[in-house]
Amino acid sequence: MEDRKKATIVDVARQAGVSVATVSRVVNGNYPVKLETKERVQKVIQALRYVPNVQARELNTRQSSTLGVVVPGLHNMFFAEVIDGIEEAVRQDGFSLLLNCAKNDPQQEMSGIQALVSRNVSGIILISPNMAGIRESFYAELARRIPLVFINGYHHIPDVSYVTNDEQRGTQQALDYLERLGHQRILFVRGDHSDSYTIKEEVYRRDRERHGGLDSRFLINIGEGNGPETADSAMQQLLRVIPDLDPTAIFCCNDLMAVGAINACKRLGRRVPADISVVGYDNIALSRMIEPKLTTMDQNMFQLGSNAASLLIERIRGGCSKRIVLENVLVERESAGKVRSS
Amino acid sequence: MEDRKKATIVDVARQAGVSVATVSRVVNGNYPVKLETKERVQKVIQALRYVPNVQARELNTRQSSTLGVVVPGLHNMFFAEVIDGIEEAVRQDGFSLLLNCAKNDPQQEMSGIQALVSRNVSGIILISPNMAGIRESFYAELARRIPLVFINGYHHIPDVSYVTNDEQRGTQQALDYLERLGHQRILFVRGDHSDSYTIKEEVYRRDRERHGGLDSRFLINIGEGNGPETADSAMQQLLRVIPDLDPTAIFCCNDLMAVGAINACKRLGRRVPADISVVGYDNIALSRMIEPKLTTMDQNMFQLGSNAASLLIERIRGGCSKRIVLENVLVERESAGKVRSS
DNA sequence: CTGTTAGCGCGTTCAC
DNA sequence: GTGAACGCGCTAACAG
Repeated sequence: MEDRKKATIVDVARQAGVSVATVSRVVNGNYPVKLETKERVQKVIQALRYVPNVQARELNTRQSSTLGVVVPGLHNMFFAEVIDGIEEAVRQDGFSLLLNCAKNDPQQEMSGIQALVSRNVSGIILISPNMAGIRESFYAELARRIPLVFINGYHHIPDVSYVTNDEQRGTQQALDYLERLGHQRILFVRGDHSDSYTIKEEVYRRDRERHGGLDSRFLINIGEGNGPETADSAMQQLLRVIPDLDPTAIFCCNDLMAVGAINACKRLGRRVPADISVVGYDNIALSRMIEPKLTTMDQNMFQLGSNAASLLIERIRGGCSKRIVLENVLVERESAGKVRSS
Repeated sequence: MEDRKKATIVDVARQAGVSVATVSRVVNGNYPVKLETKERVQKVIQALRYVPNVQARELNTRQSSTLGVVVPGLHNMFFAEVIDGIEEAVRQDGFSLLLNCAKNDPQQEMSGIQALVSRNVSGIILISPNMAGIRESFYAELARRIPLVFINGYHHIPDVSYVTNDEQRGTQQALDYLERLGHQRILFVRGDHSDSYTIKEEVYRRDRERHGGLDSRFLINIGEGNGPETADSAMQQLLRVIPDLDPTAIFCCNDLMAVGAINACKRLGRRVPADISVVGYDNIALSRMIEPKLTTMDQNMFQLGSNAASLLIERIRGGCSKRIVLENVLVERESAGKVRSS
């Protein structure tokens, strides 16, 4: 069997002694075919290991069964879990996923999207897009040509669907929790390149204003917030800052930073949570692995992903854009406690 | 500008007053075009936001600029880092990645691959495939029709390229290290569904035979080794086993398990490394985040990924299959030390 | 330099 | 029930 090249529908038709139309019908089962010929065709398909060429099919049905997913990177397990949710929700509908990592580079994000569009994906999910300036119009135009869903995106753009967490409320909830525990000197740790951080900072600022004013030295930016070195750079920064500011609690915009915070405390000989409380955000698997187990806001990433997938598919099927807002819940574990009695 | 639908090459040609061939030429820049007409065409392309349809292009060039990647899942950062390596290496060649998570389900792995093939990927990278029985022939046939690269795959199949780590030597190195530290009662922790585990177990068994015989109770299988609950299930198992067996060291087949092992020790009130040493395998970012920092064998996942990508592209360009074996190096950190003086 | 034409592999009318 | 013919969007000869 010298079948180096892939068999086409023509090969099958010839070998089965029928027309390509008939083969097409048995493959797609959308028109009646006499049982006998159907079986004959199927036999040939088996023998030739014929697999329909999806590209060709979709070229003339003007459809596409692949979806695009754009993430900043895979180093934060947050994204892995979201993608899991997307995959699961999308598998039954026969879609495949074209993945693109933007590495927090707006340029790469845009060229990555171009690549997806040119590959004719029928929709795109953008996770934690980092948008600024010119790019807003880029997305506005994109949205008019192809279904778009943003996960945790905060610039309103017509025609795009959103799945977001109520990160304002979530952040406030975490802050309230800390305050109920008696904390006042609360450090705020964020990173670059994501609107989520800015949203949270807003809440923090307002909260501080209400509680005796904001000390901007308590605002810490550690740079890249989703990389392999995020925990480490958070630790480094905090190592410098904690002795000066002497906070009793640290709120971190994601769990990676929180891990760094915990490690910084350990290094400085401060016990968590006896001396300092640490609260994270996301609830990635990692937060259950470290010691002490991290108290954090659960973003339910799987839901984030599967909801985004549903929204996208709905949009592809002609529905209109929507917005889904998920609530975050506090997961009390071991890293936060009552303020130390100084 | 009522351009609901995507513009095609014909639209551009008409609007620019040239033939489709000319448009094609300026897009691909593979034939000379008079500067003036080139500029006119480019203007129209801009105005119409024309993006070439890659599907159509590849249909008649009989090429494809997408690659398939199959992973067991994304929950172990190991895979994230490998994918990173692939992406980086492949970006400059203009390839996109179709991602497929098999969840350790052989059925899903195979159907996922079918989806990739039908989408006409020009090659597939399989990471840590778990192969058994019938499936070997499945891959053998697949390999004859499409370039295939296995990362950490250990069944030899003609025509497929391999990038592997020398996990035998790596495991032996880790064991030697432990033994040099005086350890004899070494627990071996593995999981299901990966040949890597079995390779390592082999080495462990032989090593034990050489050192006074194997006690099979020291062989621990914790089930799923790459899931979100892997660290936890490792901990649970070890919680039961450590008190009985009283090991002085634990060798874990990956870092997730090692984290579980460390946590089990902590819970049992055994200090790491004073009472028990723990060594992992992989060197994922997580291993630097936990306390004590994990001593582990570095697999250099990025290299794994970028080498696989190179091999695949080489194969696509008509080269023949190869095998690359990377060496693993021990990263001494804080989780292993001299055996306790009992 | 540029236009015309013939497919790429497939689904889909429209006849028979 | 089945086949012939057209077209999806594009590239690759082949003419001019």
